[in-house]
Amino acid sequence: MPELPEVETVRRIISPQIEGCVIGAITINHPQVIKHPEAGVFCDAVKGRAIVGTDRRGKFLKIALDNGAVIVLHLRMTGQFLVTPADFPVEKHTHVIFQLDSGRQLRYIDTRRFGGFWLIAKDEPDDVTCMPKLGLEPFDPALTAAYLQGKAGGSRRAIKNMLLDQTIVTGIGNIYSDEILFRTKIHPQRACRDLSYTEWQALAESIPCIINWGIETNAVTAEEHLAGKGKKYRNTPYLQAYGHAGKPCPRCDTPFKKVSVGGRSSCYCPHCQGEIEGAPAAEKDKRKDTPAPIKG
DNA sequence: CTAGCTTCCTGATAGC
DNA sequence: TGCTATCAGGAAGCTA
Repeated sequence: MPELPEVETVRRIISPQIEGCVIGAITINHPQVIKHPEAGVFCDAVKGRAIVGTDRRGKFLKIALDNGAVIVLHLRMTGQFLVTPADFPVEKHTHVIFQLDSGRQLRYIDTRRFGGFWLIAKDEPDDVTCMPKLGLEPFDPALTAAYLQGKAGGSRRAIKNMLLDQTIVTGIGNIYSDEILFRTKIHPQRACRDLSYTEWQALAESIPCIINWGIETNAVTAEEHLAGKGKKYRNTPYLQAYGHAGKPCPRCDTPFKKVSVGGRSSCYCPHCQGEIEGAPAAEKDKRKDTPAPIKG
């Protein structure tokens, strides 16, 4: 589920509750969520270690241990990370439980099981996660119009896809890319190489702005997070564009439209963000008239 | 280089 | 009520 703001929110909630704690018994109900090393090895290496701090890189959460190793976690679509009392009811799809010496538990819950854990030992090269390939953090001062234009300015790719490309700027997902494009008044299907320098500037400025807004709007207390079972910290009620197909634009009242860009749905205001010349609508009525060609 | 497809999974929802 | 199809906030891997 989460994009950078949600991951950062979770980090801020759990961090003070786990820092300084020693990890005791570990229950793994679904070994596949341990991506590296093998689940048994992971447990042996983590058990007995103290947690010294947390960090975040893009949408990855990092938990630093006292021996220099780092637990890396990605929540993907439906992952939840929750600190609970030991007797807190166990949610369905709870795959990993870390017992802490505080008496509480750190639990990983993930309906679709796309997310997972890696353990990177001290001095072990991190070639098992994609973190080494990640691009700039949204708040990195190096994130400028020139950087973006240099990375993607010559590309025919849709700007929406560029925003979702974690190797350019990391942390943006489908929600915040729609918000960023709405704010900057850029149509999601515009080709990167057709953007003006002014538009790249608007993007460079809006990316940290929107992401920071997302983090601040998400803020909930640890108690609220627990009460919501790790789910209710998202700012969907405050979003301006994402998921608003058919609803009026907050700026001009024109109904938002929905298009598919690179397999992801995207909402935009046809007045504020314009329409794409030459390749409009078309998309609308693809019925089953034309049977898919049989391949193979 | 790039668009498009598949894959990892379960669940909510819309339509019949 | 139940069935089926579609879609979901992520991302890697593969093909053409």
